[in-house]
Amino acid sequence: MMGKLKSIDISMLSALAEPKRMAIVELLRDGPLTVGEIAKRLELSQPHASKHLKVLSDNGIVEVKPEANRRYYKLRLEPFQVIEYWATSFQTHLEKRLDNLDDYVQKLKNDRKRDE
Amino acid sequence: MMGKLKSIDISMLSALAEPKRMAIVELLRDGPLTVGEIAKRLELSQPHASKHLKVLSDNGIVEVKPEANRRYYKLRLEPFQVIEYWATSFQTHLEKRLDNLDDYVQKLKNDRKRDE
DNA sequence: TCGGAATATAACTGTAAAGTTATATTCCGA
DNA sequence: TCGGAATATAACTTTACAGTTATATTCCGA
Repeated sequence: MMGKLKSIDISMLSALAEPKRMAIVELLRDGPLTVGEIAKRLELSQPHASKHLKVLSDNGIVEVKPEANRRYYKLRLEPFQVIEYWATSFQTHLEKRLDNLDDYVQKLKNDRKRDE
Repeated sequence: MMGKLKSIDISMLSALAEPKRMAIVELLRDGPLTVGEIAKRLELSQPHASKHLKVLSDNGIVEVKPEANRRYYKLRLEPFQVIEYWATSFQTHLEKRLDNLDDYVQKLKNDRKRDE
């Protein structure tokens, strides 16, 4: 009853919780891009872009599709599903607890009434 | 059509994307606790716990209820709603784009067929 | 096959944030 | 009203990571 919720992957969250990387993620919402394109649009140096993309890649947020000497990066859906599921169950858990608390308070009231 | 998605608050995400703070959040899932309780259960120094709680508090993840010289910290629901909404719309956006892509590919196929 | 474009990576620097130590504040009970 | 418990905060140290510079690798076209 009210079992342990699966914890979310902290490093995956940290990967997203960085302005430049979030900008990359938002950029990739509209479709895959090469490193160069990403760097140009966000005004990052190429190594800087590559570094951030590595972090995103290591955390399963993007995947790479090499094409000649270019590399197209695209978003993966899974991490967003995981985050949504996590946030949802978190709320459910909280709401359930608050309901239980209400029940508890109600029970106390009833007990008191019975004593009158 | 396919308008800009509201960005999520990066500092709110960062607040969650730290192991100790996530542990605090998970601890508070089951109900409000004082600073001392949190510090004891997670084996943090008291100032350390206070510092993390300040970050969580500044980002609207927890709220405080002072009671004598103790302070009860409890979770707020809103950030989790925001995160869920963000993750959901992100997926919707991605799936919509993929659908459009499918349409596009389909259109190409039809065009080709028409040419035969 | 040589030169340049696209990218990754190693090595470095600077800074922000985690974590600690010490101290101030507020509250209650003896 | 004094002492101790609970907490916040300032000042500090340390560590992790963002961002840069320089270089290596791979691929294509001339």
